[in-house]
Amino acid sequence: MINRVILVGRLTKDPDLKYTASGAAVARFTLAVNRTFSNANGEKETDFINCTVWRKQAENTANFLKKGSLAGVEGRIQTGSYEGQDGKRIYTTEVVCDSVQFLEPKKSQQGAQGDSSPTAQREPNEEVESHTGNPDDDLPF
Amino acid sequence: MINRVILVGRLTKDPDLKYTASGAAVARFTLAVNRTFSNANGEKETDFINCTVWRKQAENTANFLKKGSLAGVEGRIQTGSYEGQDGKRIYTTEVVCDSVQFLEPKKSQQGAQGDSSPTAQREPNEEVESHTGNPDDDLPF
Amino acid sequence: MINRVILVGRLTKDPDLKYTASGAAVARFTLAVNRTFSNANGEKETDFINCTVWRKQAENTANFLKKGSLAGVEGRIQTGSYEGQDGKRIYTTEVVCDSVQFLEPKKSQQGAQGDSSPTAQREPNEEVESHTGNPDDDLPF
Amino acid sequence: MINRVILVGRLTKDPDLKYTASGAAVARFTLAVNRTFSNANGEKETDFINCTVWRKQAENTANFLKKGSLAGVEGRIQTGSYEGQDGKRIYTTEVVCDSVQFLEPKKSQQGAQGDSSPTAQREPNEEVESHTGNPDDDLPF
DNA sequence: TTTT
DNA sequence: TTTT
Repeated sequence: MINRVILVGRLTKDPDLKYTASGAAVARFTLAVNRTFSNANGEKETDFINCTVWRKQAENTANFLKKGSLAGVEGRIQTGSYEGQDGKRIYTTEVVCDSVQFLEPKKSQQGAQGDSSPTAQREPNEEVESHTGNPDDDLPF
Repeated sequence: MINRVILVGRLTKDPDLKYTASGAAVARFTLAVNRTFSNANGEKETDFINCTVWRKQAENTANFLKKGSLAGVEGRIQTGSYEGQDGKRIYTTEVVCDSVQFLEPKKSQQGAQGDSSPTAQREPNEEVESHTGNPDDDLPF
Repeated sequence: MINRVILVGRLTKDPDLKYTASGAAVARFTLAVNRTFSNANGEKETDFINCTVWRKQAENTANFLKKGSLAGVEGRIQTGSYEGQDGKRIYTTEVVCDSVQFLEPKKSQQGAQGDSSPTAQREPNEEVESHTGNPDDDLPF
Repeated sequence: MINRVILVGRLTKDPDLKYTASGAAVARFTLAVNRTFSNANGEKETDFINCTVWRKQAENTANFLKKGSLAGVEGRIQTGSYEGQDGKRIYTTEVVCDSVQFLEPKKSQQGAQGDSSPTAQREPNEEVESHTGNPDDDLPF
């Protein structure tokens, strides 16, 4: 069974960071992904995809991404449901991310034009990544 | 912007085939994708992901896949919304498939054991694929 | 930066399992992935893609997959190079797998027909998966 | 059978555009994709992945991407081989792209700093995409 | 060096 | 033969 999603899009808002009872960080955000083709009426539509990240990555996401940031995401689709106030069952779909990538340019030696708010200036380590990673590299072949 | 989904799972029901006013075939089905890891309570959970395919592929899907079939799917996440009966807005998420693959074994020279219903016996062309495909192959390098 | 590969295909041979000096298991195998469209001459071609898995997954792969097995794989493309015997540099490309999935049917209560060799009978736990997995599930929303 | 690759990385050089005998455009380029984790020696490595695009997309790629451009790519792994000058068989692996996305920021109202060469200023239509696309949208549900 |  |  395979369940894999890759997205590149822009955050519709600043990420929302919370902590579970047991202390695990979770960040939620929505990615706006513009479709590449116009629909029958010639309009370009956009998909708004809810994303969740956990732990370290959640904190990095909250620190380095904000409304409008271009981000790349890898994860899986997770479905669920809950009881609405009217007793109706509401079905949910979200992307649980294994990795979140910061795709903005460094916009390094910029002068004072525009967005130079302190929060925007924090230096991302250029990736907000986690993953298990590749093991020892002494090759046996 | 990138929006790509790859799934392998089993159909929860026979696909539902319809035709639009303009005559385009659409098939809808749900894929059950078992998660690979158990949750905190040691239970294996499953995601139920709604999928849509169009045209030729829709018809192939309806002809060759049925409840329980193992299928591989490539597509993109599409979100939308509609007004519920109570006036509340309901948000939807589905995977619009570019390609649907039949992953069952041919179960070729089987005797009469089990599912040998006429519909199950129709010979899939081994793929229910579409895509644009790669062009001429006279190589310029 | 994103580098993601998903494959479903058949092993061209039994996997080759080795151990590094430091004791880490590595399995190598080639996946034959049939293209979905015929080329200009009407022939169906196949891509032969070299794959590598590490550690626990390597051992599972070696135990449960064999020549001809249908497998699903997720990973990343890794490139490298080495000096050929003639001093020429040889460039290599392989898929380093994060996860390897066994996609064969259970072929459960079969009688004695065909492949019932002891090695083929070992019961795979139906997935040969690893990954980091999703953390605690006490939801903070 | 599934064969899907998604990459985000930077072009190591300007794309190389050619035409086949039958007049089809083909562009080739290499994507440098930095790995997200350092290796055992604490170095960040990079994979250099050869990519090919055809037709319209090839021309768009040649027009809008250049050395250093950040690009997102979707495609499939294609393997092949040819006879080396010494008669040895050389095996090749490349990514044949269905779509190439321009991920650079618009770098809109910039003054005259740096790269304002006429070629760099051409306005990409913000995507260099193709794909089959989604069909009529009169919904049958 | 290639699988069903 | 490699990019920021």
